[in-house]
Amino acid sequence: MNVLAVYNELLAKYGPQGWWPHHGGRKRPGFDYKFEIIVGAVLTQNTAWTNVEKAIECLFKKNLLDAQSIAAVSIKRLETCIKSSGYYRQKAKKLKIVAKFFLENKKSFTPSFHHLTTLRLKLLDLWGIGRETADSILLYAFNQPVFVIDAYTRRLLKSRGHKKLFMADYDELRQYFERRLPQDAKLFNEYHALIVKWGKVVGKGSSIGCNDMLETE
DNA sequence: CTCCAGGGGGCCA
DNA sequence: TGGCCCCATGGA
Repeated sequence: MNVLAVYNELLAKYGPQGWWPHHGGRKRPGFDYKFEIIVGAVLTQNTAWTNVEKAIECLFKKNLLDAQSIAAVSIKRLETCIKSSGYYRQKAKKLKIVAKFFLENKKSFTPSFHHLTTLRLKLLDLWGIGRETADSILLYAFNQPVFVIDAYTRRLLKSRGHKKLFMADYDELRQYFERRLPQDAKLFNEYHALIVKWGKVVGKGSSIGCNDMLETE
């Protein structure tokens, strides 16, 4: 399928989704938005964003929304604060690991391609960071042109008749999109958000009927 | 009441 | 590798 055409179609239909950075329009001068986005990427694993926002708000109010604070706070306090995001025991552990990693590697974060692939592997090495979360961090926190694949992406492909791609391996699917698009982080950012939006609007039934093109407009 | 969100780890064949 | 099961809260 024409990957870029689908992007333009979704953008025209739903408009810019305004994901990271600055999700929700909250301005916080002096904050490291990179780390806040990383926290969001971990907390939103298999979890509705509304539940994540409550957790982030709690972290913000308790001055815990930075790597140093999360590394220092007790696991108990951290768990209590992020409880609304679900899997709070696992996610508290994940945040600790990510915070430690962030502090240790802060100075080596660079935009070069070599460092990008290295950083991706290092992220995947962390307990609790899988491919989708790693790529979300690279794209949304570090503004790198890495295409994020998720269940909605597969549903979209399936709804357009790409049954083979639907079954494809994560990295194969990621490269399918990356090879067919200009290497533009802003575009990747918006595209993934639009796919999620599309998935929410059409619902689960769309993957059976293949008729998301027929409705509306 | 059930279903499921902006997944990932562990285990087993 | 691929298929299960587990993790957990809150909104629909």
